[in-house]
Amino acid sequence: MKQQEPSPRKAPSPVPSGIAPGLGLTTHESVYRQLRDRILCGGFAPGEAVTLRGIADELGVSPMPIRDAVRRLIAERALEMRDNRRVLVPPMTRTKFTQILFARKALEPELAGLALSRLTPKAISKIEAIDDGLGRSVSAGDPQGYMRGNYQFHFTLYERAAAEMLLALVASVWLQFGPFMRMAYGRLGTSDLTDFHEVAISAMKDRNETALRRAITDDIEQGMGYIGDTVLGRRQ
Amino acid sequence: MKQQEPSPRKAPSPVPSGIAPGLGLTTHESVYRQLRDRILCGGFAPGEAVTLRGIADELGVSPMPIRDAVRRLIAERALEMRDNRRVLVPPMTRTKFTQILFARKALEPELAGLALSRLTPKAISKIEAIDDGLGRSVSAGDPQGYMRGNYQFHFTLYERAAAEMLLALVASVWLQFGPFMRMAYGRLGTSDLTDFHEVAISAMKDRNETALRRAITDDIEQGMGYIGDTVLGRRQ
DNA sequence: TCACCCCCATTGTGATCACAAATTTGGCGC
DNA sequence: GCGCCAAATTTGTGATCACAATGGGGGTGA
Repeated sequence: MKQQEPSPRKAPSPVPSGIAPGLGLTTHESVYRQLRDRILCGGFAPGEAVTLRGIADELGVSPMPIRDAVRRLIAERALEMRDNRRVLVPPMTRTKFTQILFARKALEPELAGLALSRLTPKAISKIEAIDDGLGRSVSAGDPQGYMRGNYQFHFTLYERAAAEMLLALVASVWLQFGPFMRMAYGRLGTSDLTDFHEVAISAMKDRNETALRRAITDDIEQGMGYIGDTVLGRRQ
Repeated sequence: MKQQEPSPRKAPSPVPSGIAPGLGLTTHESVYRQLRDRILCGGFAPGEAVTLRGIADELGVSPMPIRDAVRRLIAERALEMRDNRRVLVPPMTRTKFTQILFARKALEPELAGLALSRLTPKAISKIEAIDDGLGRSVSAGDPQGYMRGNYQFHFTLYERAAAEMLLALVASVWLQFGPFMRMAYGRLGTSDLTDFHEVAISAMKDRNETALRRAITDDIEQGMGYIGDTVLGRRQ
């Protein structure tokens, strides 16, 4: 999956498909997806430094495609470059948290609403299956699996909206709170609150747009509540 | 130290408004700002091809910093890379237009509302001065000046919100409809509709948040109406 | 006249090197 | 020991080159 030799060159399949690194994908695209996935699943700690040569050695490629991927993630605000040109995973602040919460509530219910009329029963089943797997990840104590499942739950729905531009905005927002979800993971199992994912699935089956938007909003507020309490302290 | 030369470089060519290249800035940062400014002011036509070496020759630098700047603009959706790896200024579509309108109405009034309590009288005067210059640009038949002024009017206000993350989302949205504003420019002078910029300035002076949000919303709807009619046709 | 195909210029990708700024480290003087 | 300065390392930036894929242009054949 990693070519570190200058000689072996091949990219026979021009068709990009799948996350499989180096199968019709450019190197920087493959690197980008790996880093992005890692950020979304809590694989980086907030404040952690990211260096081009460090990632390059780790993934076994030259620094150049890393440079492309990191620059893209910086533009998406998934990473941050300080004035000293050091790259790091951005820390959370209270005001940034407030903005993320607002943006999510402003955009995600709309995406869900747009998606509803395009949701096939098959797609709903897929989302339901993802949610089942999500529950298993919680039981198994698998934070990364939980985060990936939660992401898939929301974005499998949102992608049906056929609103690529709004989807990109929301993806950027998720990248910005990804590293903090992990820190809130511990509270998930103990909660006896409503599972708004199931409420949302019911609303999908009922084709009830109002209820779906409500469930997504509630899920956002509950989830961000976990993160806000855990990361920023319940008061302060 | 800019570039030591393996070949003679010529004078920095057409930079319409003063973004001086190289004032403690990296080359790619300078290139990024020039390209960004050009996109926001209608300096590129939708569908126009953008090549690394083409821009590099035009700006008199090597392709490398161009590559960085273009990749950043692609991530911000100001430019688009097709599957064939060709880079171009994205064309508008009806569904993209709808998403842009929604995102603007969802985010910009909030930024204006957040900014209001931080607006000093001096800042209001500055915004008023920008609006005056905007009127002069219309009278003088200066599309670029109008677009730059319009951008400054909105973002001078929004920047006061101290909500950097929301500001970045909105900036990305503006970059996506920038190339189309120019095509709608011709209709501006002839209109006898309400000038919502002036309504907004009055609301700022009155410290009336509701009125300000309303004025921004109205301005968005009116302005995007121009663009939508012009670019997409009044029907279809 | 038109369709097809081959050749070549163009384009983005990735590797490697040189360089300057920032950081870290080591050691010297007090 | 402690603080401070200089050497060494690390890091992003920019240039240059090689390469493969794409696209355009021109020529050939029916």
